[in-house]
Amino acid sequence: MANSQGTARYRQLAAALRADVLAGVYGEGGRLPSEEALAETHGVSRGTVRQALALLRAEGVVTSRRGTRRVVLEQPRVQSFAELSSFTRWARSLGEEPGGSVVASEWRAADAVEADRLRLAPGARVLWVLRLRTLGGEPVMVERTVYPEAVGALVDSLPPDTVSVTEGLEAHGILLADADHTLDLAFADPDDARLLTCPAGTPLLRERRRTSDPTGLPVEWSEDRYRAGTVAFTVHNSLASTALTRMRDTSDQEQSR
Amino acid sequence: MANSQGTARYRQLAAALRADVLAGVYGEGGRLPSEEALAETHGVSRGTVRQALALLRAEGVVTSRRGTRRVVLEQPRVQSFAELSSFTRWARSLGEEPGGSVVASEWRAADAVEADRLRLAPGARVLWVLRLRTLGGEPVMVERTVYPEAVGALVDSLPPDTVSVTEGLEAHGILLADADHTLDLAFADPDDARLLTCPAGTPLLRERRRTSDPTGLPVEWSEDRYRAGTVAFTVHNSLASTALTRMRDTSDQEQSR
DNA sequence: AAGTGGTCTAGACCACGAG
DNA sequence: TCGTGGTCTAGACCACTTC
Repeated sequence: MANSQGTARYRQLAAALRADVLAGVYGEGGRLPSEEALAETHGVSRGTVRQALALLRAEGVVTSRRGTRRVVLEQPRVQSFAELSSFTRWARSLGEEPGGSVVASEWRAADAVEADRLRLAPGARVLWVLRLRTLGGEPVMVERTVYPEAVGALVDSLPPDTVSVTEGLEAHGILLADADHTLDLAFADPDDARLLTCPAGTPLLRERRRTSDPTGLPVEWSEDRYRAGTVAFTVHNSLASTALTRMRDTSDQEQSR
Repeated sequence: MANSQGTARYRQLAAALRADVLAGVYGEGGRLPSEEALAETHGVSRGTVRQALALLRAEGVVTSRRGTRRVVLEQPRVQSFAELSSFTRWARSLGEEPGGSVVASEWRAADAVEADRLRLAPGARVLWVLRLRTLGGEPVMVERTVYPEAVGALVDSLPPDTVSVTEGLEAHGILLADADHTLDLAFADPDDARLLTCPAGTPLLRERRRTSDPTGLPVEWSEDRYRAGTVAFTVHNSLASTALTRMRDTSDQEQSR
């Protein structure tokens, strides 16, 4: 039987189990009931239980090994994809007050890197936006985002004081489904320095991100630069599911922008 | 029917499909055959096909949407967990020549942070090791690793010129299954500066990592500092599987070591 | 309306861990 | 040896996309 509306059974179950784990019902290092038992308790088949547990496994909430009950891992800080893709939602989930303002915005031709990342022809019309992001009033990040023409038109039509662009896009039916992030170091250029109120040349944590919609079509390509000490990125990976990659840096250093 | 020995059918299938995709059989943006068709072609059930496709989905190789065939995403650079957990294997997979040497090593009492990360009592005996890692002879990373007593004993018994500690541990039956990584910025202390031949205070990309065995028992806690421009970390995440987390930096800055 | 992926079930056998 | 998770099957219905 499938679900009638929004949330699948296995997601509900995963949420329930996650809550139990976080509430310490099994204790750190404790053992979950067997799949069989969970199936019985929750009135679903073992297959559905396994789907739920696979989620928790990927999140690093529990282990899994043949022959042994699943063990509770360290309390994880799990964030939803939505919170990851949106600075605003992330900040809110932390209880911080997000702020943001558009510093500059212009239509222009995509350079080689941008065209490649957005899967457009070189020279295609794109909207480039420079934003300053704040947390509790403090400037923490400079964001340079490029949108393909269709998306850019929507972004351009949003009120200039829109805090969450993501939510603005969603309201127009543009959903985000996939993101690739690359993390490394960069140094503050004059714009960064001015906006973040730090000397030029200050080292910053750089996140370059390409986000796509459910079709696989790129929706944005962004380079975000965080002041040191304001954020850290964490990744969980396991034999079962690998999402992190470490790569040799062949960076098209600064000159590309 | 289960498999008789090592590799599950769905993993073989995933590997085959991944190879096809990378070989450009479907073309970027192309569409995969339907699950039904794949099941038929490969002589397995739809369930098995779906397991294989779930792997590729998590890797960011293909999309998936109800109602439409799966679409090939950008060529991904997928790394195995083994390559992520071992500097040596990572380097080899890139065709680079990894090097490494133990600079210092000592048994000592775990400080608060170390005990917490390794899930030990404060003051427990741990082995602390300082290593310099090189790539093609160039120093690229300084690694400070702490091992719980049992693991440390093994590490201590390895020949001092052992290039891959991970492989040494595996030879003794210690397997790695899970890792949590935290990425942010740090600044070179005098040791870093000397080893990496850069001025003290140079910004470095810092990776703090806790690796666990299949039981969930922490095996190592490490702080690695990379010279800027030598590596970048990439993460893929999606609505389906989220592994990346962005968190507020509450760093126990430098003084903890 | 037809095709496709998403969800769910019920049952089977296997491989591994622990007693 | 027994309990547990890992793998696989066969079939069902649903929700969404596309025509």
